[in-house]
Amino acid sequence: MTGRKAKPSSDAQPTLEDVARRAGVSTATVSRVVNTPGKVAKATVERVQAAIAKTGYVPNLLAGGLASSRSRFVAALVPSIASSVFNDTMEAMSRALTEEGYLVMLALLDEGPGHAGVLDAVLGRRPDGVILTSIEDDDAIRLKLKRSGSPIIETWGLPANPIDLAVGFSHRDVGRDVARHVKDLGYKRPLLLSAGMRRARERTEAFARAWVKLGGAEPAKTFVESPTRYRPAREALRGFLDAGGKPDIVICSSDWLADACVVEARARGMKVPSDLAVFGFGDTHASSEGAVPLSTVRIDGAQIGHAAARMLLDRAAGRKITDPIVDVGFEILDRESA
Amino acid sequence: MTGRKAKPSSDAQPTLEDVARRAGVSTATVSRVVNTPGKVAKATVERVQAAIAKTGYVPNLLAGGLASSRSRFVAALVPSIASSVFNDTMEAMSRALTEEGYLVMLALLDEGPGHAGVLDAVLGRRPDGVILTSIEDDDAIRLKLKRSGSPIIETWGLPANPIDLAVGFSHRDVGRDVARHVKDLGYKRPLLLSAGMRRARERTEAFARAWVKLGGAEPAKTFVESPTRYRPAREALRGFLDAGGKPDIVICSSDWLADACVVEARARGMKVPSDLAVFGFGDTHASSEGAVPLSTVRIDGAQIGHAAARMLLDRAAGRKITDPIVDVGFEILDRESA
DNA sequence: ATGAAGTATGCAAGCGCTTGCATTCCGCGA
DNA sequence: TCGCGGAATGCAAGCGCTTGCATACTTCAT
Repeated sequence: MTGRKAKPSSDAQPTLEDVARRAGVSTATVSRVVNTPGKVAKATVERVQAAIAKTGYVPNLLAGGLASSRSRFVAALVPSIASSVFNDTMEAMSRALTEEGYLVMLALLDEGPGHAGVLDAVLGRRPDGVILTSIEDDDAIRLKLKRSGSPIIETWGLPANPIDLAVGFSHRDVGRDVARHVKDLGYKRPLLLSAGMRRARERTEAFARAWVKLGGAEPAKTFVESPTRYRPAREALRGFLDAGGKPDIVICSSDWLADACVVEARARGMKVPSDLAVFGFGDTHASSEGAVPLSTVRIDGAQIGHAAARMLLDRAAGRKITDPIVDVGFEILDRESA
Repeated sequence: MTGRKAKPSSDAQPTLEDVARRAGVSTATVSRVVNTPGKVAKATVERVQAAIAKTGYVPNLLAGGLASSRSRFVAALVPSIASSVFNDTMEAMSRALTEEGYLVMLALLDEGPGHAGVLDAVLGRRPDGVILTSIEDDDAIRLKLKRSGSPIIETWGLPANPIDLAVGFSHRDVGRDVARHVKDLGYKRPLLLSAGMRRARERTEAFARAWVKLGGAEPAKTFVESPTRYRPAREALRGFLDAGGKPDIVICSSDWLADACVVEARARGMKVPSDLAVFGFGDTHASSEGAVPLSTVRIDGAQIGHAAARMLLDRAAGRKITDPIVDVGFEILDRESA
């Protein structure tokens, strides 16, 4: 190809000005066509859009964000993207916000050193909202978030002292209600199998408290490192059983763990739930579709996502948020494993 | 709190200038302290850093990116964040790039209308790199990506005609090798169970071609919608079996599907692998840890992530990339299910 | 002493947009 | 015919940084 016209510099991206020149209008008008076409005469809109198409112009959102101090993106900070319970939440939120012209982007915010750096990298982009999934305990970080000026939404938990906005449910209530439920079902010797994370621990402890209050003996507890890996969970259960433990039900802090327990129990010839019952948490897809449909706690992740999206949009529109803390609750599902 | 000093406007974020004034230097110097501390006298660095700490300054990366035309972030476009095989890749890449001061953010790029909008929203932020996981077939989009000026890396596949850079493996080779392997193992009547996605299809077709070439009869095929849900997979297998199909092995396009097949087979009293063997793809965590350790194809997702990160860094540093297409290969794992 | 060759810093011109305000152009009632 | 209000557009001043170049100050070898 020889190129008919000398282009400004074949490689650089076209700018507002290129489009404006081509359409014979000012850059202001092009900007309006892009952002508020209603304010521009119809014929002009068409001419400008043609120019945009012709040049392949893609607005530079860095410049736009700088000038308008609205970045039109929201950052979601997740502890891990692997088989996370937050997926439904993220997808729901992403869809809702995309419709309104926002971009949702996920960033990994895991423990340890990188932590603060990632946070600055996110906040430095002046997001129009940030969604937290893992509860942040570090006060310095909470302060930094609060000061950032962006709306902050904590999800999947209801912090006693929220940074800003929150939508989720009470992990304590879950623990307590599961304890009652299991008691009602007639089980006597629960084993708590829990990933060592903060929220799981909250549920576990609430279970134990409630259980004792209901007249049960202090329940046995085992911890595993990862909430999603099978092997450690199987080994934990195996260890407990081999050591002579005789639980009649194991309460798991996630459905993956519960699945692993079902596998382990069957591998040793125990029937689920008659020899050993299993109770999960989360109601992830696999839980109703595996070998034994899991009794578990259902959390409506998508609802959380929607609620969070709505809050953000309200904030953006300057609407007053009547209820900065939304409790979406949970539901105990009785299936076949307990 | 009454606030001892009148602040400029209590609510606005501190800027470079605020820090500069406080440290008694010019904004240029503060900028250097932040970005290239080596070029500034030690004493000055300390003074400026103190001022930064005092003010809680977080650099506005929109402004920085605009001025330097380096955004220091890379966008990863994923079709879904739910139980994706790409997780290892993303985590590895994210870790590698975070160390170099880049932020990796994931954006959902699913099919359908939103598509183009999301793409513009991403490209408009002028990423220093974009990672594609699902192969993009739409030529308009491929063109837009190519023209964006950002390095583009296609992963998990090796397109015949890459947009820019690529790191992955050949799905055809996988299909072919699995066919040979299964043939060598002595199986006669494979059933191909595949999620309807492009790459899965590629493997499936390559398997079928190779199988026929090896003297086998054209294999039976079944499709399911989702690569990660159990129920549809179980139903598909059940339907085939109920209709009188008599496969001796089912070749699945993902380990989740394979898991589901194991569950279904056992539920009907068939032993795995003697009555029905199962072959997976991906070697996700669950595959070696479930009820029956899965024979499968191992893909090193983390390696893909690392390679992609390296390419991006090379580009950023202006180093010449000697090999724009990296084949990381794959490995056939013989475990117990086949 | 003296000029060359660094260092350390400051100056100021942008980067590509948005937006308040000013200007121009209509149509229409008086 | 004239003036007025509103719609459509343009002008130009930033938004908060980066960075090439100029300036000022050191440090040394001569």
